[in-house]
Amino acid sequence: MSKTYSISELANEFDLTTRSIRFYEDQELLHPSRRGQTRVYSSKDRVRLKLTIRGKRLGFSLAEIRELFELWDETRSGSKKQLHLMLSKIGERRAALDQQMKDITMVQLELESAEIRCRQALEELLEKEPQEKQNEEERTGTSDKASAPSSATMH
Amino acid sequence: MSKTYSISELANEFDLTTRSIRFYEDQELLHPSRRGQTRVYSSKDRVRLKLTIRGKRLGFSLAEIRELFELWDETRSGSKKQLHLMLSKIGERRAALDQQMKDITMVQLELESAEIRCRQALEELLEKEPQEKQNEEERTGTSDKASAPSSATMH
DNA sequence: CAATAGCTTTACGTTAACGTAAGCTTGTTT
DNA sequence: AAACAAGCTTACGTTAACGTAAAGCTATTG
Repeated sequence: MSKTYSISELANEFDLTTRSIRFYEDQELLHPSRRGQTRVYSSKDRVRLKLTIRGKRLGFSLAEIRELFELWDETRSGSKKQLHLMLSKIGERRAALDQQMKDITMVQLELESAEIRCRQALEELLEKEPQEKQNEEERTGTSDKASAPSSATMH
Repeated sequence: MSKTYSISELANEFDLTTRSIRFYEDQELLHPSRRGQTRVYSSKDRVRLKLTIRGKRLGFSLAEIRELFELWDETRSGSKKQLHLMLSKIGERRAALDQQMKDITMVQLELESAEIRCRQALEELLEKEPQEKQNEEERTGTSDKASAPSSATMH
């Protein structure tokens, strides 16, 4: 018996609301089984949820994500036509992602140079105005909290 | 006198509607000047529009993009506090973009393996069913159209 | 000079992706 | 037994990012 999950377990793990998860089901991104009226999520469902979140972070609409899921499911028993369709869709996605990669690189460069200019401006400020009796210590980065748990695997 | 643009010139160049461009102005992403009541866009405006589009492709909201523009404008005459704020915002953005890069890499890998499986399934189909008088030539990848317009505005 | 083309404003409509609230069931705890 | 926690359904509300008229100004063109 492979592991199953409740809706709130998944909600906690991925930092979503249960509403969102139910909504994704409504949009046919998830198909959990039921024990009574209660939803039971398999690890396959969990993977789908993870993929959904990733897709969203990349700007895909839920409809697009669903389309990919469906195509992929149909691909197992796919006809020649189906397979070609799938290949074409995959091609589209890969091209879009390539474009996004380029976009990110460009924006990263711009942000980087912006950061440099910021730091230079700060240095100039500190040279012209070196007398500051204020606490210069609040910037020493003595944060005790380790980097945020981001994707907490705890439960 | 550096070049200027009309609203429809920009709309054509970037494949937007004039409505969108006016909307971006409404959201204070653009600040074109006027000749009479007609909008006149400078090349600085054009750059902003380009950046806006890039930001959108990366999933930034118009509000976030505006925030970055404003911060950047204020940075020139920025106080120490302003500069630190800007640096922090830049940091956030860079972190988000790093995450996106990872996401893209993951999804690219998944798409790639999906594509491979598709091609294998196709080959198996063709081995079992080798008699097909149809044109096997339509897949030779002689696409003249450059990579699809990516920005999936179609419906 | 009337029409066409391109620009404008104002304003209501639409879609996606949830938020939020109300009211009901079911199991567990006090 | 009463109360609480977790889950459920139904349904209306909200925000972002435009779409889509409607109605009017203005310049050139047949």
